[in-house]
Amino acid sequence: MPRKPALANQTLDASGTTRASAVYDALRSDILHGGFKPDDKLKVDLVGARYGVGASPVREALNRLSAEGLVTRSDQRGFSVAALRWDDLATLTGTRCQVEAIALGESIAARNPAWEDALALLVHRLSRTTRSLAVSHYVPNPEWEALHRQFHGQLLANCPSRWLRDFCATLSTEAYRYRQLAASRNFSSRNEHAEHLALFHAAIEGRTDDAVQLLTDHYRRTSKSVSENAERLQIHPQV
Amino acid sequence: MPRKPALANQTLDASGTTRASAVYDALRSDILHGGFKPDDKLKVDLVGARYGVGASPVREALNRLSAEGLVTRSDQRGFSVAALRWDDLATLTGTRCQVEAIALGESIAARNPAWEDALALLVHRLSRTTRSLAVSHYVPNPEWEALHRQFHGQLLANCPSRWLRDFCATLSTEAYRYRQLAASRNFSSRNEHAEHLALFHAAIEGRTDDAVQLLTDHYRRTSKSVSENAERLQIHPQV
DNA sequence: CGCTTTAAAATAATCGATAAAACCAGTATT
DNA sequence: AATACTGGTTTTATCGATTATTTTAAAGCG
Repeated sequence: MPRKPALANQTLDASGTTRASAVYDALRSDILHGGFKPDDKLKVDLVGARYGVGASPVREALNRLSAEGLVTRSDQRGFSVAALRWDDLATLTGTRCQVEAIALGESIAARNPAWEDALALLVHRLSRTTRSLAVSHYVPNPEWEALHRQFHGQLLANCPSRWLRDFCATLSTEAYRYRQLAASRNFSSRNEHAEHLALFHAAIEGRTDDAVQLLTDHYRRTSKSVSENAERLQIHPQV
Repeated sequence: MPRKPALANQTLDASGTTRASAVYDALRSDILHGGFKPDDKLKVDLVGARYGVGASPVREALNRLSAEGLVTRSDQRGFSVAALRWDDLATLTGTRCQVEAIALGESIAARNPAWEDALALLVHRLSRTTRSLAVSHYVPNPEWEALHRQFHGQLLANCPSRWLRDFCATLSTEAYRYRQLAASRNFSSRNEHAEHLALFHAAIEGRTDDAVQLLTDHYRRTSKSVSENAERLQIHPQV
């Protein structure tokens, strides 16, 4: 079907994959990075027009995303971006701490040189990458975001349970949405890199309890900062 | 579009919902109950013929199921029923015990009369329902299966984290597939109802540690029995 | 023979058109 | 004033046909 798409607004990287998958990726990224906001209606033909494809691939992508929780589907009433409720953030963070504590423990228990090397590499790169593209105010640096995500993913990568790993990834995505929504000033009031570094050392030295403590502190601190920020910005998406 | 379906083999309950959702339900149930076996290819038009619908609803259902893990999707190569590997069962059971321990703890911590009543009702019904429809050999009783699932679901229903609840449900579905595959003789060598009863009492009396212990024992025992059974039946689906 | 290359068939993905719900405003009814 | 109806419009869900891609089979060739 690739009759060389009439690519609309966004350019789809449809090479090597199907249109449905390309739309899935694009849509996911747009939801995560603000191209679509929580509660936005996702009308099939508008989305299709945006990416230059027909209804079928869009519907397939939306169906995947809805099973994943990023999109809400209501029979006969279409799709919309999943809502975010601030009073859920505390619960989400709690769950994340509990579950990642298990996953991190098992990951550390199974540690090996390859894993430690990968972790070290990521910490190093993270130290060389600036969090914000501007100095005076916060402009998210996509490269830092990617490394940060990889670092936390790698921490758990050795956990033998793929279910646990996948679940942590899901929770992480969810948490990312909250951060995006409230991210702005008051960044860098913290020395985040020091936290990552300490966590890294505890992990590769097999100090499981320390690592878990550092990780959960890290998450709780971020969560607190995000919700304070949300308050200051007067974002109250619980409609 | 409802031009009064030409309902093929199975009758779809398409009333009040869309065809895609009806196919989703039917397919899910067929996968869970053996109508489709692990690794079976799911050709879109065959599935469509089976349920008497076109390709679009089938694809949408398959896309949902693939995001959920019950179905495998490979771009340009279609769909198939997700494989089951016996060497994963131990990991799955372990994860389930760890995660449900948390969920059960929180559920018990938030206990209230309505929850206890619902639990009591289910235990009662379970006691009145026979596990097998035949006495001499094992013939699964759908009613018992449904009550059993509801009982375990209700145990966790008070857990405030919907993520945790959903994750437990996913793991439970996965575990069910293994049980189905290996279920057969040597049933009732255990007094399962006694286990449920003890768990119930510990739960409503707020004895969290006891309840968690009983629950994890319950799961581990079942897992052990299932894998022994699989060995005896010489099922080795890791291909 | 074993390894490409080519042709034909099967399967997957997508589009465009159409039927059926849901939505919406304006009007009528209690 | 609130509720219920009504006709037109938008949006959703679905089909049938079309276009790609993968797979299979056959043929060519060293």
